Amino acid sequence: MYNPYMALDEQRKKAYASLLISHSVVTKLIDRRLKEAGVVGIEVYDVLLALEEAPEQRLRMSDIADRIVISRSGITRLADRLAHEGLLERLACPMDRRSIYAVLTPKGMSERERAWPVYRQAIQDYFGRHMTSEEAQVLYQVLGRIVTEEAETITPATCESFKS
Amino acid sequence: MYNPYMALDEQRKKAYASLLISHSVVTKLIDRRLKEAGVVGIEVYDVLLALEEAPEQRLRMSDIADRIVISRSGITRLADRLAHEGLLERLACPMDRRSIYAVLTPKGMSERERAWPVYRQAIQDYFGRHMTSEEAQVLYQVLGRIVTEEAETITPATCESFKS
DNA sequence: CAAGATTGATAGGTCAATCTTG
DNA sequence: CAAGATTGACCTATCAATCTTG
Repeated sequence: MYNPYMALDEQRKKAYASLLISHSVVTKLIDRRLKEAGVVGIEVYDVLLALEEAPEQRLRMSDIADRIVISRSGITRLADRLAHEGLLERLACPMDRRSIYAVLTPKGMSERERAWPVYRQAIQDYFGRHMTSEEAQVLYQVLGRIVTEEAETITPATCESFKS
Repeated sequence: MYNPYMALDEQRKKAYASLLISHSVVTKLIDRRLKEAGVVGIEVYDVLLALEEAPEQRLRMSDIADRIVISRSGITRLADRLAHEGLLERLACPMDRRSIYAVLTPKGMSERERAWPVYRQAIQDYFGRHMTSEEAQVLYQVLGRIVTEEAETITPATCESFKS
């Protein structure tokens, strides 16, 4: 039974509090391990993966921003850094000359591949191992539902990107 | 069935991805509404609440840092701002003169109380309404378990603070 | 020396304004 | 004018170094 119009109850309040703090703890621990292993961090990984999965390994700046839930200026500066590190390249879009494509480079792809075993193990150690398969299923259903139903309030594309 | 030593499977990977993105979306939406209503943001709210719930409405700087999962220098600068806004006051600790107490002011308490109705409604609208009571229960159990079992890896006190 | 708090340098993010193109 | 990207001004968090106290 959902409670769309009811007041927030104690159970949902505790669920919300646990979302905030568990996110903080888990991402800090995972980022620490990625750093120790000398591979890219969570945020960069997400960008590289999004590009790798996209057709022709390229996405418009705005589409990346929607995916990782960052501002337009934020993705400009993040792309600056990644381009400077040789992980992606900017490419003019011939269809709409206002848009700029970010294209994954071979180095970008190999860096993502190098990071994945470390990242996968960290997700398992700090997150996955604490839950049953059924619990994982519930988390994905509920939190995924929130994204698909609320993300369009921020930007229409966020919902789309989550599905991939 | 937990999978402590197994490799990360697809289900848990999707659960993790949904944690990252739902946290981003939900906190951005809630913070936007708090800002529009002219009340304190999520981070500040958490500090004020922690102080209000503490004995004599005071906590040492480090204890606040552990609670909200922020660095030591971070809490120093956050406390600077809150003190400047009159929401808390610094007070020397007579027992251990290395420590500094942050004490909640009457204005700090009233600002938290003024923010709560807005915050509560936002949590319900962007988070609570999307789940059943049973799902909320599972979220709290799983994510809370992660915090109590992993937080001590960061700092012993984080686990403690989560229970309140 | 270790713990608690602070500070300087730095990294990374947002908002508002601007430029270019549709 | 609206959309995409960028830039400048600004805000906030972290790390390393420092200071004080146990």
